[in-house]
Amino acid sequence: MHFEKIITTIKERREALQVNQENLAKLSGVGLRTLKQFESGKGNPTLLTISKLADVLGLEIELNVKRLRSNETS
Amino acid sequence: MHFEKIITTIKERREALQVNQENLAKLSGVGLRTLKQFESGKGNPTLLTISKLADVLGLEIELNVKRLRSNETS
DNA sequence: TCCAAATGTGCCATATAATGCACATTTAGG
DNA sequence: CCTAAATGTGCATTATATGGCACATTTGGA
Repeated sequence: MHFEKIITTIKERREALQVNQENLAKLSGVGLRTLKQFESGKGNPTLLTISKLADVLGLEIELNVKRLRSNETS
Repeated sequence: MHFEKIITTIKERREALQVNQENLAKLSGVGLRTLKQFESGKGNPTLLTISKLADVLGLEIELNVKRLRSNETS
């Protein structure tokens, strides 16, 4: 799976807020095991899981039309 | 579940491209049943499912820091 | 109004996400 | 370098997402 960007965003945001996985798990209602799995790049989280994490971290999920970008690796 | 915005975005994008569910399913590799379930607001899709749909529809998934918005229902 | 195309739903099987627990490994400070 | 805190992983169970099929319902044109 290649969700690096999403994973990184969540991980960095969590660290920026100085919350460890254990607390983020509690605050978001997501299982600790699930969060660990997700942040370590394993697994394929559901939208609900991501949504719970995003809520607590003050992030919002967006789906936007991809614009043309002349220079970017695809 | 309250993923209305995401659902609507995908549905509208699909319609804008004049693709029916059956073809989007084939093009994206997502099961037709899964797509139907998703677009009709049932279920809790995985990131992979959304990702496959987004790819074909020319949409990108983003996770951004929520900004303060003085007037919006939370 | 009528019908074909498109979309939604019930049923079911299979795959896998979510989760807890214990333990391994890594990381950050001292 | 050492160690406690944080993070990652193996294992097992339960819940649920995926997906195929048939059929019901809705929708958009002619």
